[in-house]
Amino acid sequence: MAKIVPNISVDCVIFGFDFNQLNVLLVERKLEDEQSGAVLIDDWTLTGYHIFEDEDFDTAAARILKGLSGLDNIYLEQFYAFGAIRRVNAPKDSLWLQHQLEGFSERIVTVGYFSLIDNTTVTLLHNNRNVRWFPITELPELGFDHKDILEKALEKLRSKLRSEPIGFELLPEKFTLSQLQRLYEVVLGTKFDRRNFRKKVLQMKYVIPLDEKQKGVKHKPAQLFIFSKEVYERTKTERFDFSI
Amino acid sequence: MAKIVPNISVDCVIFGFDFNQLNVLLVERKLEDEQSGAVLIDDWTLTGYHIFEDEDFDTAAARILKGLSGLDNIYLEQFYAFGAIRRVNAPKDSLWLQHQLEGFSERIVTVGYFSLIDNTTVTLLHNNRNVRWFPITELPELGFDHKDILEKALEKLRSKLRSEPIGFELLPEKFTLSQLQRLYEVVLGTKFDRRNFRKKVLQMKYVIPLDEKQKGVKHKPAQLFIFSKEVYERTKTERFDFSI
DNA sequence: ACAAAAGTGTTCGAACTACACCCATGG
DNA sequence: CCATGGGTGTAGTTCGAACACTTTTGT
Repeated sequence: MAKIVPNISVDCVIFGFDFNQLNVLLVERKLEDEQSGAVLIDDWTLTGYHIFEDEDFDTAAARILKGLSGLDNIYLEQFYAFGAIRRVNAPKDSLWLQHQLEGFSERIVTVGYFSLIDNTTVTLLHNNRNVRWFPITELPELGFDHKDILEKALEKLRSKLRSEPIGFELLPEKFTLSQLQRLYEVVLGTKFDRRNFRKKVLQMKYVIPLDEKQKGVKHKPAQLFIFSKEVYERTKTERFDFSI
Repeated sequence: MAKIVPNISVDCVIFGFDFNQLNVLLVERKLEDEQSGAVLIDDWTLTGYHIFEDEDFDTAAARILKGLSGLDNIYLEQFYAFGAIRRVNAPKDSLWLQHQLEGFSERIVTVGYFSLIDNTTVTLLHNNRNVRWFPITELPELGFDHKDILEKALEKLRSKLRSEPIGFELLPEKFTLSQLQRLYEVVLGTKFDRRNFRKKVLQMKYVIPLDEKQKGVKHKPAQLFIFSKEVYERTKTERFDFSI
């Protein structure tokens, strides 16, 4: 196995959607004193790790994501690099790093990636750590500067969601228009009129209706749709907009 | 002086506009054999340098920019981090790095910033290196992976220019609407109808007309305008758009 | 039969497109 | 007086916002 680069890491902000809320995946960071059993640290962090010497950033991010979800080919996008001088030097953070054997360094810079997955179908792999989805409206205490990183990730996600069709990555392959609408509403923090939203989405030729309906719901079953990336790429146009 | 971090640098893509074209600032990278005088390297690079141990990315980028232009408070934005495994290992690149005394490293990751300045008024500082503006349509051969970095910077600049009023950073404080239109046209690679462009811009309350006209032009002098960031921040709205 | 969400159409105002002629200045 | 770019208005169309009732299913 290649050696790690001690002062460079990748952190993944893994977003999931459960048809109701936007969630983020966090791992527990817990440390107890070996003699007394006193709890020295108990908080949560994003999922991240040092890069290896023979690996670039994208590969490292994909490796981290695969280690948690078992999944390949997930939407991943680099969004920002964080290098504040003391970003890992708070007392709890230094303590934690000294207990992790690999490559302690005074200063670690990290490259942030965000990832979008449908969290109704994924199964988390635990690897001895406690791993959980948290709604972004109910976050626990976060270690390092991970609150800053998460906020920046959310900002970039919102901005990208406004201009590119990445929301579909957060839904199962087949979805209903109400699910899509709910997704836009919770991520952007807005409400849309149902008729107008449907009208807008139905104009998009890359959102393709299926001859298939929802099953097992206790109300009128909705039509299912799929997103075609191929049609999107073929038909997209650019637009100039700087808002008033 | 603090020590440099040997495996981390910041590169600045400095864009300038001269009322006609979009330009980028490059420095010459020239190396001759000490005995024979044979030219070993002669190409150009972006302006970049290692970060110091006591400095974060934004500070390093501002330092590099100041070293070239003497200017503070210039628009600077981090746009991407580059960490391909062999990004500085082409023969010419290794040779160059070995001749620079400071901190040679097998792998250097770099954080890219782009900067926007009005290149009709700035004076370049040379510090023994040859420094020049190149139109982005007529680039010379670039060292390292700087062609990739420049392309990514351009992509981000275009995308940001479409949705936020950053174009004004490329113009002098007082500008005409034709200059603004030309700027949008060359950066985005499009043409706009003059009447429609004016109508659109004049609706923006943060583009403020002055009681002042161009001087010394050999045609009807145009009215001058200023951009008010303050008004923009106060009146901006968000919009949801993913294009058809 | 009731609860729950799906599905549907019209009207109004705002914004975008296309397009051609006169004006002020310097040389 | 000529060359150069500045400045202006309208008609047609498209796009977005607001708004309420009927349908289908499971229980």
